[in-house]
Amino acid sequence: MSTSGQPQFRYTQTPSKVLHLRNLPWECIEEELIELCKPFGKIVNTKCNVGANRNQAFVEFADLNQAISMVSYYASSSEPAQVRGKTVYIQYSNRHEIVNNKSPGDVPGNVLLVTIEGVEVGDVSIDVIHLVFSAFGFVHKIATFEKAAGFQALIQFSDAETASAARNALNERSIPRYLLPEHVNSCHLRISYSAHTDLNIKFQSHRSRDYTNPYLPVNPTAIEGVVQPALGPDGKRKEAESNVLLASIENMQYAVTVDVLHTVFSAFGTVQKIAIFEKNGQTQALVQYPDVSIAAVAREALEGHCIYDGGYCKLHLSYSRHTDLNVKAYSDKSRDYTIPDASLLTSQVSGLPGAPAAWQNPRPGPMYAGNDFNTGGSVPAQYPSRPMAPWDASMQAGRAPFGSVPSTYPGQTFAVATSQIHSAVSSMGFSSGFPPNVRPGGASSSGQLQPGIPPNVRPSGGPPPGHPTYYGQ
DNA sequence: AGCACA
Repeated sequence: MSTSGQPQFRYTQTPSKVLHLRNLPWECIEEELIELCKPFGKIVNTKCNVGANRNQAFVEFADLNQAISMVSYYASSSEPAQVRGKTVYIQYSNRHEIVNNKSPGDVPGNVLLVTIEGVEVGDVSIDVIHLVFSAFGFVHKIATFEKAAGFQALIQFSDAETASAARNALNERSIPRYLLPEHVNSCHLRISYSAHTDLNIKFQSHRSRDYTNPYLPVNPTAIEGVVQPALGPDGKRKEAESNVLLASIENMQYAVTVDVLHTVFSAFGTVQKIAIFEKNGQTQALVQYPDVSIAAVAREALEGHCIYDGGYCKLHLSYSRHTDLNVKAYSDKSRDYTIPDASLLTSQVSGLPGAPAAWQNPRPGPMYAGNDFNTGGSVPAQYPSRPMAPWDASMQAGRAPFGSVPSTYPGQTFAVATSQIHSAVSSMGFSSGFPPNVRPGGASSSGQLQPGIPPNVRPSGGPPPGHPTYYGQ
């Protein structure tokens, strides 16, 4: 407690590994800091563009003596330290380390990752999202999807500045109630930056939108009249047929690999793609055929059957909403057999002509094959929850939303959020070499085989010892 | 030209 408070500036400073640099050009980048400082020692951290004018920086040396040598050098040098011709003033920082709490999601970019908490999918339409975020600038693209963290949207702006404005205004706020269905009473927005810079939207749909291209086709599956999932008499969703089957694997005592599934499902026709993932602790797989009829046959034949003897790895099949999977060509959890030599490919390849994928990884390069939209994501579901002021819609007043586009599109997208596939996978604890033992065939009791179906599906030899062939369901 | 709020 001093009577006059802290002095504004300290003229005698205790040395620190961290140096405070002032009067930098605001354009100064980390590389320039490093160029300036590295003759004096090893730089372990930097922080530039600090302060209201973004003209200050911090540099942390590995060793205190290195910092001292730099300060001493310029204290007696006739040539001042300079960056871009500007004299830079160097002093010891009053802290002893640079704290960089920037998580990847805090690194600004032009694409926001928005997690909408407390809502069901469908409660917040893409048009509402568009409306809300258009208050800050032209929204180029939106892609929505479901993940463990909840309902999420990627929102692409022109630049990081616009995205930041939107984030700063909307993060931790709520979408105004009047834009939401009545039963929704909370709608928290958690916003971070995505690492993506350009989303690849393939269709206009209720899940994805490209406002830069109003001529983008509406998801063709919508034309077939598949609109909202209809409810059957039992109240369960009545599924539309699809060329892609969703297989849930029950009682998974043995590993179910891509190869195993391929063998099993190939009995009915060409398998184009497979993706294995986990959902709610259960292993599931998507299996893509070229057309619905094959999928229908496979579904009928395999439903309720077990891959292995003894009731292990029982299959439950339904039709997926997807029509074309967007999967890694070759990984332990997915395979794209439509790619000539998938084993040589590491990067994901977009759909064949006429085999549309709704949207896919915009990021080329080998880093992530079939990358997902999780990158900037990892949206901290563990953020402490705190009360959130509703977002004030009046902030939009006087500002016309940018880029209106037809606000509704019929039908639904079958966009494959590859993230659901690629990030949801977790390793299975089993590595059984047991071959699959599924006996495709419609009538389980009779063991009657369907025409053209091999009598038994054994990719790698006979049944495991002690495991008699099991046809049960 | 004077200490970081992401």
